[in-house]
Amino acid sequence: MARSKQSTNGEVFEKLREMILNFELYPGSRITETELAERFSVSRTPIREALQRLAYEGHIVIMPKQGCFVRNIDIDELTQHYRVRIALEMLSLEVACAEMGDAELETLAEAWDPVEQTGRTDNSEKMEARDESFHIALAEGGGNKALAHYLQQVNSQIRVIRRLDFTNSDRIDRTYAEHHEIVQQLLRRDLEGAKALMTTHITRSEEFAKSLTLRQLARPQASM
Amino acid sequence: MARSKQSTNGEVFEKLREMILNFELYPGSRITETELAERFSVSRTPIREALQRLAYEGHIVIMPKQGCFVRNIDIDELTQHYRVRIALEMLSLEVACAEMGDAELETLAEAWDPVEQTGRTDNSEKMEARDESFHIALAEGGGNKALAHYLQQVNSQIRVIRRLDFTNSDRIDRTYAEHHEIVQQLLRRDLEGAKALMTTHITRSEEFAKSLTLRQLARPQASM
DNA sequence: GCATACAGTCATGGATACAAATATCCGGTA
DNA sequence: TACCGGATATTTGTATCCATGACTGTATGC
Repeated sequence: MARSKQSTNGEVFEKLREMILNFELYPGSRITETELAERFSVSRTPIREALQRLAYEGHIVIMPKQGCFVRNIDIDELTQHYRVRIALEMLSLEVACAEMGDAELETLAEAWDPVEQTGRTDNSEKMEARDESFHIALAEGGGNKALAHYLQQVNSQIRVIRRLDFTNSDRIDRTYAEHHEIVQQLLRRDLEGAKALMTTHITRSEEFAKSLTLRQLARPQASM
Repeated sequence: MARSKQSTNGEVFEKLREMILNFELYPGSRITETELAERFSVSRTPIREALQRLAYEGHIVIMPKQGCFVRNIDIDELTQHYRVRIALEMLSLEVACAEMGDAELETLAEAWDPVEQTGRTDNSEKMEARDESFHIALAEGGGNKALAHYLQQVNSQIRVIRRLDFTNSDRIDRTYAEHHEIVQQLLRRDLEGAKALMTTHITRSEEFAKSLTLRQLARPQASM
């Protein structure tokens, strides 16, 4: 499913996604295949495949015979995705609480020790990836690969604003603290407690990211 | 996202999906682009795009430089998807209960009147589509398009076995009855009651479809 | 007799060439 | 001046061609 090949196709895909997520390709702007082809010095074939994947992940929309456009950021829509995310994360906690052993949870807790802050970085991109891995770990730890997959799908949708959450140092501190606490609740096998923490954890970062996004969108930028 | 274009690409995609869902392409069998190309009398290009989309939807797996294979049916994995589905449907009910008006719910109830049985058909393919539309209607009625989208994703994963649920006349009767009851609970704004009904509704069809699938898989079939 | 290496074949990945469709731009007309 | 229509140009969609990598089968050496 998630092919980790080193093909041209994959490289173009990664690169384009980064550009969209970093607002180098501004929402609403048009993308033409030939343009990208010469920009990356490849033929249109891998470009088209990359665009298909991007469309599938929802970063762009393809209008048949008309071209593709960078998806506009719609705060209402992102709210809907966050709503789905919370529902999935609740399920994550359920399976994690039921299936993960203490040892497994301990190592996860250590990885998010609020004083050690292992792997902390100011690179928001890296930090966001690390954050995602925490949430995925719960789903996979619970043995539900499908759940992890859907969670990643949601993540790819909200990543565009979620990333902004980690441009703030305080927010990173809070992330460590909250992740740690959630695992502590799981170790106590307090599912409801963990759910409550997770919900506020997600909601808080959602609010913060949204406000930052609005500011980001406020300052116009060249389309390419 | 869901492009409804009439292009060759799209036609091939639809056709291949049907073939996979109808076990004309047997799980595990290998698919070669050239073979499909001459079979459909088109070039490899649209075939490739269709295969990519099928891979995204999880119907086939593409092994780089090795070819693609019809995905094996893994009951454990389908169980995971069903678990996710239930979580999403619970959210559907929440948004539907909160947002849908009585009139809207009434028309939905009429569409699934257990005595009228509007739109009933013995075509399991059609019936399954109608069933899906009920569940999607709740998510969309609640105003959460994203949720509807994810629900459709899950549907495309479990469709391969879910369809078998509607090869049985009794199961169709039950579907009408249960759908009707769920809407009645929503009309009473009894969210918890609706959730309970929905959970058993889904679980029941899951169990039935699984047992039928195992039988279907038991009788081997030519790969193409 | 078995394992390894080499070569041949075949399928995918990418590039290029061609066709079809749409958007744009220009001029003419009311 | 505004609007309509056709020609042109650009862009997507499809077909074919070339190259690279993987599997298979055979032959040879141990």
